Amino acid sequence: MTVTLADVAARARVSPATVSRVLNGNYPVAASTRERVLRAVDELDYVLNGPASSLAAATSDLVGILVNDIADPFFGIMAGAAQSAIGEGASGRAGGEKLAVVCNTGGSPERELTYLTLLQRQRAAAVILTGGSLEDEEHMAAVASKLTKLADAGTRVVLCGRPPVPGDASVAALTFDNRSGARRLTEHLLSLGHRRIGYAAGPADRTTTRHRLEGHREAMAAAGLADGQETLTVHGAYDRGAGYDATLELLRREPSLTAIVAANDTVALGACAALRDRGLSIPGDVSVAGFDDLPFSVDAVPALTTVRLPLHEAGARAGRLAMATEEAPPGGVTTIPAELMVRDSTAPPRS
Amino acid sequence: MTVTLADVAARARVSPATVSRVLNGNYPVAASTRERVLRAVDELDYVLNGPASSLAAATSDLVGILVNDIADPFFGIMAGAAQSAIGEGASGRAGGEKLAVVCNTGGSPERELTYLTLLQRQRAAAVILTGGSLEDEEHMAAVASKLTKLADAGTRVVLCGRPPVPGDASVAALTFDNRSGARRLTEHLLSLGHRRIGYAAGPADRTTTRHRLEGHREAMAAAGLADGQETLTVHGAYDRGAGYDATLELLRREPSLTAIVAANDTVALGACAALRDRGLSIPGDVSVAGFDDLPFSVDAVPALTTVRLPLHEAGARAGRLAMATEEAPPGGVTTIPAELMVRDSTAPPRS
DNA sequence: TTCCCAGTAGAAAGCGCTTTCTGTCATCTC
DNA sequence: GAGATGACAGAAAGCGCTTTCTACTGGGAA
Repeated sequence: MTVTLADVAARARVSPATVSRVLNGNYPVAASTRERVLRAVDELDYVLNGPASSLAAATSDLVGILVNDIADPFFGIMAGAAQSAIGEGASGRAGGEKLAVVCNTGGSPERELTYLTLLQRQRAAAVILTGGSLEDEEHMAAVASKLTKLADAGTRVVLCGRPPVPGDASVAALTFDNRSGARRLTEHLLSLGHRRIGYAAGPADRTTTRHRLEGHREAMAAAGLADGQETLTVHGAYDRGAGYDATLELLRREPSLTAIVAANDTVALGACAALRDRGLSIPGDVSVAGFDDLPFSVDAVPALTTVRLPLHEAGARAGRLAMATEEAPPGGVTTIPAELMVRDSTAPPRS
Repeated sequence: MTVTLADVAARARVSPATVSRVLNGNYPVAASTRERVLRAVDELDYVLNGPASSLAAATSDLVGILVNDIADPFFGIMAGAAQSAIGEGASGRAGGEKLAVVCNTGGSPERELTYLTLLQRQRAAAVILTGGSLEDEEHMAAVASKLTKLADAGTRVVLCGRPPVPGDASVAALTFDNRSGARRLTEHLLSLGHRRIGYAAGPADRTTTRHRLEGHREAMAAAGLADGQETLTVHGAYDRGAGYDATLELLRREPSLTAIVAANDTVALGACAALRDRGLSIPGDVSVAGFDDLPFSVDAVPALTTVRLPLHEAGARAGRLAMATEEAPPGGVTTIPAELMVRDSTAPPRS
């Protein structure tokens, strides 16, 4: 029924070993023999049996990329860049044909662990975890232990936009400078003269949420505005609906708000919608700022002031680290800077 | 070094066969024995060797989801929904723990084929191809033949938002009614009184592009406006930059344009940006319409008139078809209707 | 009591590949 | 021209699992 290596060998009048060597290209095979084998492969329409090959060689060509929400371009951009980097890296080296796949955890810790186990089962060549992590003691420990096991088993582990695993240097980490990006964003607002600034935060138990919020509060505190921050912060999901609701709530709590900082651009879009529905102009009545600088942010009306994260670059780099095309820096942790993008959605408050 | 089934068997004082049976749960094992085995698995921290298991069982739990552009929410939403459906379907049935992964082709035909081969190598349980296909005779034939082989080898193949493979009923297909959606969108514009309508189309060689364009032209022709359509159509990529450029070009060709229909919402956003930069108001001077109704479309200013495609539902359904949780209709092809969403970016032309 | 069968567990034969260890020539070297 | 040296090719031993076939229980039916 299905064609096997042996069939190809028989047809090419060589041993299975030779066919394997031609296919893997890591052993000298005479040109004429090689050609004969290749012809047989073609004629029989042979396709290598991946599991068998992985079993015998004790390695696989799977690379897993875990994302929290595949429908969110934030992750899509990183994942796409990583996948490209991995696809390109493959062409060079022999046997480098990797199958880079992205796994969507949907933000669920169980699914994150499930995927990690499944990848461990498959003896994945590498695993890339993108985006913030859930800040749950137990879950973090479980993930850390899983990652250590993966690394021990020879799987390269790369974190992209995720805080490093404390004390595990075998895991390369690229982390975004969320805190200082957020701080500079809020400083920008403060320098414009805003004092009553609402914060539409992400889910309370995520590292990204916390880091951005901390950056914001640092800036506020430095301006002597540490008080009442709890009141001016509303948590929600990383989506537009959450931004809409949070804005309404913030407005209820503090009607004299002059600016709203959102957890990310998508949330900011929801905030803008809510403000408009309330009849408030942006930035005339209320300034709005986002985070990430996703492609649509520049097209928002008014164009969104935000913090740019080099998602594409980070993803590509993570891909190269996963392929071992690029060396991780000593210590394994690289901090990726964030850049403030001032656009039209922020302006001095109406005096 | 690594723990194997045999180690677990030894520790639990049973045969490897029994351990396998406990793990796969498809054979009666006494409760006490099962528990003993499970304990041993836990104590030894055993992880099944996927390749070995796939080899022996001649099946794998990999499900591949191919997308053209993972950074585009159009694909992200479908892929996410499919992945969820597959993850959920898994919990019920025994041995249903599937590894749903998404593969990003980046629109490249070679990579599409490469991924298909890689999935074939892995003896994937199912493959879902999403989005339009490249309209290249040779490539389509290559893909069709590959899909037939996959299906023959027992891999379930599902097309989602992609035209069916002619003459292959083993491949289930969910196709979007792009043509009639596009037709109704243009009819809407015509009914508002527009006559000079520009079309910012997608890449010329994609099925989606062609179907939408055909729907548009049908409507134009029905209104007696078949002439000059070539001039009023500009092709480009499915991104905002293309929409921007296409709009500028359309304006150059036909300065008295009163409406622009874009290949999708992202392109429409670019079109809006170009119009604004030109000092034209939307919909006052020029109406703009998109396609897909991605989440951000409702937040565009003005809110985008577009055609809604039930991406989430389609993805979920594709996932269920891939899991064989849902039966494909006889013939294998399901057409998914598109719904016109009239919002604020279209209005009667200035008289 | 004897026989049979349901309920469990084990033995062992692969699944299709990779790779180490052995050759076997043909080509040099002196 | 003999021995040494490469350059290739083959034999065969697994890789770690699944699954068929066989074997052993004990309890009910006869």
